[in-house]
Amino acid sequence: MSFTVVNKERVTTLPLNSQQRAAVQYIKSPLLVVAGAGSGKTRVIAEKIVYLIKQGVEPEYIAAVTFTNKAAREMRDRVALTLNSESARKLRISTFHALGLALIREEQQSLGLKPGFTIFDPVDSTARLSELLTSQGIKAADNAQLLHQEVSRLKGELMTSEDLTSIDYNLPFKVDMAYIFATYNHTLRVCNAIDLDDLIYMPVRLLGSDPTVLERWQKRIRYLLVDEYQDTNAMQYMFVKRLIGSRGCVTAVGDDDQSIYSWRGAVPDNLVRLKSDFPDLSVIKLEQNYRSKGAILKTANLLIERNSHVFKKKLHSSLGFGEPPRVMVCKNGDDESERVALDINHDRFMHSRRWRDYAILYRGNHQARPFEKSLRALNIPYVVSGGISFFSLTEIRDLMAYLRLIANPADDNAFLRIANTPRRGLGSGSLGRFCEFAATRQISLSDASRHSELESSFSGRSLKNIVEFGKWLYQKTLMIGELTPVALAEEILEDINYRAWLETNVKDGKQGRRWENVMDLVAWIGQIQKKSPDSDLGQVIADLLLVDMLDDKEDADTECVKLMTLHAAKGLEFSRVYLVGMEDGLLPHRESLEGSLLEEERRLAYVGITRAKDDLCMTFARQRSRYGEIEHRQPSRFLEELKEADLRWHGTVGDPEESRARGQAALSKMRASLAE
DNA sequence: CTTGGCGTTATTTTT
DNA sequence: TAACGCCAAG
Repeated sequence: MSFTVVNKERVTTLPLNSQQRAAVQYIKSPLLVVAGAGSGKTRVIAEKIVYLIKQGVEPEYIAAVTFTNKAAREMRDRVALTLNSESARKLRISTFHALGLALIREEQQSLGLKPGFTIFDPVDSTARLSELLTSQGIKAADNAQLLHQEVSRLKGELMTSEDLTSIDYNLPFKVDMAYIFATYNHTLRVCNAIDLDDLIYMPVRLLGSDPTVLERWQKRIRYLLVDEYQDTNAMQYMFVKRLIGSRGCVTAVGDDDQSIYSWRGAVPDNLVRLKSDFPDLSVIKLEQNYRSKGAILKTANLLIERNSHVFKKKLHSSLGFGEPPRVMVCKNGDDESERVALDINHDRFMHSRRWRDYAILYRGNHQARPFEKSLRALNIPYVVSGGISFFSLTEIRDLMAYLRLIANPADDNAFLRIANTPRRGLGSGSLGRFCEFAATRQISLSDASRHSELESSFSGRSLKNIVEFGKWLYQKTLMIGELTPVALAEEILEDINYRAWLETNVKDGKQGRRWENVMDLVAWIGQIQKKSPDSDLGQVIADLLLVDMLDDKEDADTECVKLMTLHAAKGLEFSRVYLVGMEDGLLPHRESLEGSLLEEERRLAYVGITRAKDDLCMTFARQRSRYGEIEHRQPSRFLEELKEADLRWHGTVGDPEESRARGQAALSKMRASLAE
């Protein structure tokens, strides 16, 4: 058996190692694959899918779930190399959420959802909760976000409002959580909407309560493969469990050492729990690493050994030992960023590498700043990944709200967002009264805008404005069947003159960018439309929400140094990695200095180290300014734990100068060569 | 509505 | 320190 590795530059065929082959061919009972970093788990899943098909399982009965679109895409690409496109298309390879959405769509009626239902994003959800809080006499402001996180967490633990009467919450204010939870969900129902958590929450509940549905889906999914199993929460685990039932047709792939999301509800113990839930579970470990040089792997192994383990494993590499990882001792934060920038500059020149070979990884986003400054100073191109999601951009949310409202007139959230954007002479005053008008009649805002009694409650301009908007809306709704989503979007933009509105109302100098974003969104709608021509507007919008459009943009292999958090780096690899801020208080983070929290910090460092293929450089600063104060810092305890690793320490004192000189030398050399 | 000033707050965030 | 969000006043 063989498989194909696609690398951007080369395509090679390597034989599967014996562990991988065993994992691929084992299908007689549930299987847990403990897949170390860089051990080729994506290949194994892809190859296993192919194997299943060869064993006679029809592709439409095979499902693979991941957490990110990117992972899903990679898997699909990998499978497509070996499989004909016909079979590849029939496979269900998707994120947990997209699988949930597929189920919800088919079971819409039993779930009480009407066609065109909306998915609320976290901002929508928070807005609704904020309103709820206000109605309870609690200052909403910051609290709404916290409350949303809490609600989200509770759904992730499959709670119902009945469960919530006697549980205490991590909130800085008192609420009747059972009431909030129930009312919030009710609000969603009234808007014919669900939230992101519902995408899994509802399917799990339905599978648990309706044997017919359960049977239907169990028939449909005859083999299930789960990626990043250590990141599943209670709800996702239950989803998997119910889909498999007693058939044992599952392969879960995960790595307890890369569990870094437990703060968000992930239960890495789900790996262990498989053992008790499926007594005939087999466990296969993938310990051969195809990514990093030996010295890097040795460092990683020495570090992670300190954690307690249920599944002991030790990665080994056959890529040669390589250079020992470096530790750069820096005077302060500025020194750290300058030296890293100089080092990258120097290294790239000396080894004629590309910028994209380098990554700077850190614990917290705020650490990016000084590095950006230093990189800019040397004219080094870079991208910072993470930060804002495409769907939090106001221009995107505006257009989405229009589309949502047209697809789903009950979506009051969307109505409120766009009623006065662009200006339609509907200020908060008249809108407020208008909401009351709708509330007393128990109808949606868009129904209210066409209500016969409007005239008796409103007068003059506001009446005219509301009626006009309502009419316009209604007309658009009639177009759903006539126009494609793209055409509809374009018509809306024209009707509301959005471009001009951006020009006159946005003065942040980014109007152009914003309009581009809008055009990108329209282009994306076009793509989704092309992929599934039968989808109606509501479906296209729902699909859109589950795709991360930034993902793709960043992926466009930009020739840049990459800056990102350790969390964002999971799953990626770079030739040369700078793991910066290796200080007690930063990594491990000051809030996570003991117990299981410390173990997670250690895993975070482990994830960082194992991103490196050829070269690793860890840095820390002896002092750093924090909130205006200059603080003395201790090197990370993780560095102490690496005493036995082959690390090369650089620049205890005074060496910044030496490094700078080295960098300058490289610079002038480069200039000389460019001049020729 | 927009602007400015002040007070608050500083981990990570796949969908 | 700096960045952001809220509120109040023009």
